[in-house]
Amino acid sequence: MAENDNRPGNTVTTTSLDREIGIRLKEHDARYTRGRRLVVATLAGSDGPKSAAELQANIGSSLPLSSLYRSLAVLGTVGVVVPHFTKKGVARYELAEWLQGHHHHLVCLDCGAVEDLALPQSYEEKVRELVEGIGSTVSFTPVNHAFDIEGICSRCA
Amino acid sequence: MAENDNRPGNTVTTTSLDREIGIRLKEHDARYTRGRRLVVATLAGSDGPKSAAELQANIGSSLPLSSLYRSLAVLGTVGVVVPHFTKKGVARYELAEWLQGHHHHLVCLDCGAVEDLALPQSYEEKVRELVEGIGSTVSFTPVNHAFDIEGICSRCA
DNA sequence: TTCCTTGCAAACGATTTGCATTGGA
DNA sequence: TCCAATGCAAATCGTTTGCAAGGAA
Repeated sequence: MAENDNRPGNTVTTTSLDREIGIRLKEHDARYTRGRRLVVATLAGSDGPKSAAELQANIGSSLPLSSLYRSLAVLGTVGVVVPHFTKKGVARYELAEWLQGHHHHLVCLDCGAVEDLALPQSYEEKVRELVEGIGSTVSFTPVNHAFDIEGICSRCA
Repeated sequence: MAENDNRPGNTVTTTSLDREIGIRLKEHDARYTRGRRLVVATLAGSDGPKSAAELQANIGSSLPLSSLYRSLAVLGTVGVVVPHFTKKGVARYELAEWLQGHHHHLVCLDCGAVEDLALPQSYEEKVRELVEGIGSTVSFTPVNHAFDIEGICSRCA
């Protein structure tokens, strides 16, 4: 859980990750508390965005849901965590790109699970070109792109 | 599945749209009732996915929320309407691709509004290539791709 | 007449919040 | 010390559902 990963393209090790997050929180007069550390550690060890319920399942009842949500809220406004809304009524959270690296998602239409997907550099480049090209044709300022692929995961196939 | 779609840009006229939808509903032993017509007509006149509340605002209180949700549910299982979940706690609905044509979305990070975006043929081709290329590298069966661009809309800029 | 639909109100589930208590810098 | 953070319980909010009445084939 509190493990890190060294996938190419991924950025920060857990230790330096904690340091960075601590700094970020301090900048916002917020503390890096036990609950928040638990949330961050769990997210860092995940292979995709996790819902509040899933996080609590991993963490255990030592962290009440209300606290969990509050941790996610703070980490969100501080820019450490980003929410995703892939299925009705359930938000899923993951570490922001500056901590996790840029990636996309495989969203299972059946069970709703979401898995991270890192594109090869060459693909990523094409995606970026597309977004820029599009942005220049409309009165809209692109910030992110969410190139999610929906389908059926191996478990549900 | 009642196929159809005459490609570039938008597809079916409102009248033939109603006909197609009527058929589709009949195939599922469902009726094309007043409420369902109101929902379809409103969606057909929209420039992007709309939430239940937004739909009711356009339709008026002559259609209670519970009925509206039930209409959306039926139209959904029948394949006429597709839900999107872009913002916490609010689902947005739009007509399925076989009725509306394939397109993408501009999602405003500020106000949550979603606008349809049709890509030029050439772009669309590239996106399709990307998805196929990716699908062949993972144990996952792609069905759709959601190439949404998040940013700031002109009103919120 | 037979079912599908609708309305209303109550029920639900995910998320949020008030308030008193705890804890960290 | 002092204010942010936490826990619990109650409150919200979008959405769903039970049930009796309405409507189309």
